[in-house]
Amino acid sequence: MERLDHTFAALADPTRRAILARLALGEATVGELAEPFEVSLPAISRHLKVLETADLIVREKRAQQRVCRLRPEALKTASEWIEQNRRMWEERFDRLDAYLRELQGKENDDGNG
Amino acid sequence: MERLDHTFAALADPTRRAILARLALGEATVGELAEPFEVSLPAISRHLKVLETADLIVREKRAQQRVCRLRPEALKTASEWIEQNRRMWEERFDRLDAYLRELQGKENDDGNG
DNA sequence: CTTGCATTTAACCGAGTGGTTATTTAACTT
DNA sequence: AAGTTAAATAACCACTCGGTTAAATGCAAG
Repeated sequence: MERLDHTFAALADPTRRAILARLALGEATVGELAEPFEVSLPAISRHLKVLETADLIVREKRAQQRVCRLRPEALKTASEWIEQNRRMWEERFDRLDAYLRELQGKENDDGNG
Repeated sequence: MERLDHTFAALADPTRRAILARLALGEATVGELAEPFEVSLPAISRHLKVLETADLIVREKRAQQRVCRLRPEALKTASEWIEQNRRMWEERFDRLDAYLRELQGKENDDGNG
């Protein structure tokens, strides 16, 4: 899965997660997004490009501004990967748990250990 | 959230995701994990360190081998972040959708665009 | 068509990453 | 104690990343 690379990599940066959080409150221009952060505008611009490449946002031209908006579908891919794995991992753990309990029981039965 | 950085960064690499997938089938030694991949053992060893730092796996000494096992809890943090955001983003979209539908209705009422 | 504003691109820097091979550490085996 | 095996660490390299400042682009407005 090629897109997961981009999605997870994009989410790994705290500034980018903060941008997404901000965007969850509503669309915003690049300048508005940059304002609360202590980094330069070009830095933000590149963060936005990363988010865009990961399909987490879209940038739309509006007059001389670029308005950014979230794209919820992208999170879905990542979410599905995680949830699927979480289920598998936990199943494994349940089986291990059951196995250990079974061992415990057998020990009590024939008294060797 | 400091841990999310590590978790997402760890998940961003396809080799590491493959290692996790392998591990979902059951615990394995470093050598066993390295085998299916075309990269050197030290490379795998470092991937494992990344996964360990992200709390996605634990490495346990067994004789002269290191056995790796998944830690499902770590995925939970990432999962929660994603799900929470997904909900928020989609709420926003629902509101936007409703708003657009409302506009549409008004247009039909008084006929101005 | 020049000025001004919003944003991107270019060029650069230091730190981090993922890979390599060679060496070291740790533990079992003889 | 010496040898063997499993894995980690060291040293190195190319590349990416996140940041900077300076220059270029796109668009609106005088």
